[in-house]
Amino acid sequence: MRPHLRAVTDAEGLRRSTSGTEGLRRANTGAVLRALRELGPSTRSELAAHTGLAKATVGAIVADLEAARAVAEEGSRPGVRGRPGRPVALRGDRFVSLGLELNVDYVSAVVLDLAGGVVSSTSRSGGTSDDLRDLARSALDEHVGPDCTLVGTTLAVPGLVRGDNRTVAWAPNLRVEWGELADALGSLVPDQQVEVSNDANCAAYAESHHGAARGTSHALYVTGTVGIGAGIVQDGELVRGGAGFAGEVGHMTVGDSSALCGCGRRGCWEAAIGLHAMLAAVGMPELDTPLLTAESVAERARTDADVRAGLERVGRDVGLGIAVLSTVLDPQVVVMGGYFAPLGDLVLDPARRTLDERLVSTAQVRPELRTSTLGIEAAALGAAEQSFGPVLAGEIDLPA
Amino acid sequence: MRPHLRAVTDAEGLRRSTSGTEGLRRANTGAVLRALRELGPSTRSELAAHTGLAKATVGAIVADLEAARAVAEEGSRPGVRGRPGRPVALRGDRFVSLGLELNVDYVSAVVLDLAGGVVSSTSRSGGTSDDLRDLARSALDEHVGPDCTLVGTTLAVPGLVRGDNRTVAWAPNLRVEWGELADALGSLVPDQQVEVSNDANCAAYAESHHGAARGTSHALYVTGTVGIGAGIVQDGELVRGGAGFAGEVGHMTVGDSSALCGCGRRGCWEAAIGLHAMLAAVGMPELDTPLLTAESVAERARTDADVRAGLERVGRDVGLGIAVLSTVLDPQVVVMGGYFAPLGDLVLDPARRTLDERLVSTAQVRPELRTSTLGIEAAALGAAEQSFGPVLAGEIDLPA
DNA sequence: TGACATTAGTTCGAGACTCATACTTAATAG
DNA sequence: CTATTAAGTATGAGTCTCGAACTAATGTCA
Repeated sequence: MRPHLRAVTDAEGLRRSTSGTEGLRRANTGAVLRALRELGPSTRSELAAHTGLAKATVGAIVADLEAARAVAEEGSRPGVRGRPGRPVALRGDRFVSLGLELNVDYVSAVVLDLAGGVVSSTSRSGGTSDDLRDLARSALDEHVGPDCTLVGTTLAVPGLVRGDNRTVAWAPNLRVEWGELADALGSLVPDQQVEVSNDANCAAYAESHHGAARGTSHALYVTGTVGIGAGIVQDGELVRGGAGFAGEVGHMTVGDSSALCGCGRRGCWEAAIGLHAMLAAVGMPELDTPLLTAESVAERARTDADVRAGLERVGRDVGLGIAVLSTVLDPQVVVMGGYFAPLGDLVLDPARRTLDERLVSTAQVRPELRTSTLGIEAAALGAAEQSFGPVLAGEIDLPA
Repeated sequence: MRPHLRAVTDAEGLRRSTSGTEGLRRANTGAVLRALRELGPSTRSELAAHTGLAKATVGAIVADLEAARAVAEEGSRPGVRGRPGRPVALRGDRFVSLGLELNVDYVSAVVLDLAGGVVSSTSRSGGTSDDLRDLARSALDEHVGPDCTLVGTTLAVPGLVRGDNRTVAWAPNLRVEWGELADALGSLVPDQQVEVSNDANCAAYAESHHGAARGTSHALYVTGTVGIGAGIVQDGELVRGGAGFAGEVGHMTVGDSSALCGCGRRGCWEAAIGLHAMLAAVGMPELDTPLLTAESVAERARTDADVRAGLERVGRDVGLGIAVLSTVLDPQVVVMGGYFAPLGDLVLDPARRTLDERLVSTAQVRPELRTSTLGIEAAALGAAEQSFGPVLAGEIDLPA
């Protein structure tokens, strides 16, 4: 009865030894890769200064990376006094990762390169294993050439994913035969494990690396569709919780609303700010997708004061929940995704006011509320980024 | 106007380089120390098996530790076939750390040794810099011999501590002249930095290393006195938040209670389950300290059904808040400290029932609710443990 | 125009470390 | 008393980082 998703081959050939000198080189290589991502094209001297490594060490590491064709030299930057540096840049055509999302009524695939560039980002409606496999297959076929190595694949799903990053504990909205899915993914990337991750966590990761929370180390991502989910980034890392279930904020009790939730309880945040609650507040019908629905609401709000008042009410409840989360987690930035993105300040302004009222002390700064700009492929993008995580952290080598 | 607490000398002579081979040795030494803490006295072979290091490497590291007198050999354990192993154990008389707590009406000091043993644990009433310095001075004088090195000192305070672990942003309950305090601590441990940390964070750290959450990696600690505070441990590390203010749960909005909080707002968790709210619920007066008060309430509850009913009401609100926190953070264990400890199941049983009602899904397991057993010195103990953190993590060397 | 200053990057040797292998040591089993 | 078993130690190879010396490439200024 437990859904179990695992790619066929359990090669696990990647050495993860951290104790020897090769682990040291791996860690330092990770530092160089991170520096290149952060700084962009840089000379060896700049890398040495930024990482704290000796120039000779950086030279050796860059030479290795160049041999692996992970980086390439760019034209020099003259102008200043002294010998001009020869910047090296991460190459986008040699290593990529694949991020997938399987949701209720759509599937997404993102191909991300080592430099952090989005090679391809596609979605289509549908929610079966076959839909996912087809989309992924064509993404790989079109954008992963013969000299391009797939570093890893991560799948985002709306549900509770266990701490092993492999198996799904609970995904009530997905009607998927897990064995079938495992087969589909196994045939897609033979000889590789597919990691699984929660969709909100993936989106949070994407926002903190590529989106509205870029550059901050502590971010909170809240997504709103029919349900409400959150992803927590602390110190650049996802907070997953003891069993991998952290961030399931939809059913936390917030405010004095006694609205009945789909889960049968009362007072859930979702019952106050979920898509259906929002639509009830503005008196409008649901359209094809949450995003389309929200866009039509935003459109109507321009002329209809009643709609604005309804969004104001929703916004206050949004602020109430974010106040609770901010008090607990102290994020620097809160990114609002899902249907909140099209509504923007219509919801966020009242939320900000509520937040100001509810924050603890004069010393605490209100976190910045921003809307997501990554669109529907946010989760798949974050999933792809997660596959690069261990490489950039210096925990595993780039594949041969 | 900003309270600023900093020990005088900024030696910072500790090398933290992680890139070279000596950083490697430091990391591996940390692994051996952690293994010794976890396993207790162990032979070199056992340490090699547990850490994954080669026997020769462990031999070299143990020899170094022995030379530094951080470990000592114990009598051999005969009985099995083959050459008997010679277990080494962490010594308790060579390296210690000092944990301090400065609270509104008491100060505490804990001396902790490298093996994790509590050398000394004392408290006294009072809340001035002088009280703290005197207590700390006598703890050091009595328990830190001439051949014993103080690895570090950490101070726990009830307030918001900035992310630098040095300065206090907001501590409304403390009436302390920060310059005076810095002077007092500077004279106490010249040539050393004193780290500062939030008291609930410290207590959470203590619970996860020595107390009711020992052995788990994801714990939540909630303390109740007049105010309510929390400390969050994820993956063995404290969650501090973007500015260092995570865990300030007292003023999160929970439940439908419209009780007025001391902060001027309504619906704060503290207004529902803080000491004063609890006393109002049971109709009893406040005694000298929260703990004494709670003990007298527990005593009365044995015979008085009205008191039990009042605690039941409080317990439900406790459960409501913990449900919110568990939904967000997914801890394995929730430890209840402060006035909750003496009341135990009188409060926790209704809390558990509420928790069962409010948890998200069938897949999610209810976290275990336990009472703290560490007593009033919990925060000071956790503070002391934090000073050992970087050593056990292999980030810094033991002092010479 | 040419010596000089300046900065980038490489070479090289020293030093530190881990590791596998072979060896020594110390116990039990029969 | 010998064989067996397991713990711990020496040894040498291999990898890595680092600082210093060195080479390289450019602008500056007399």
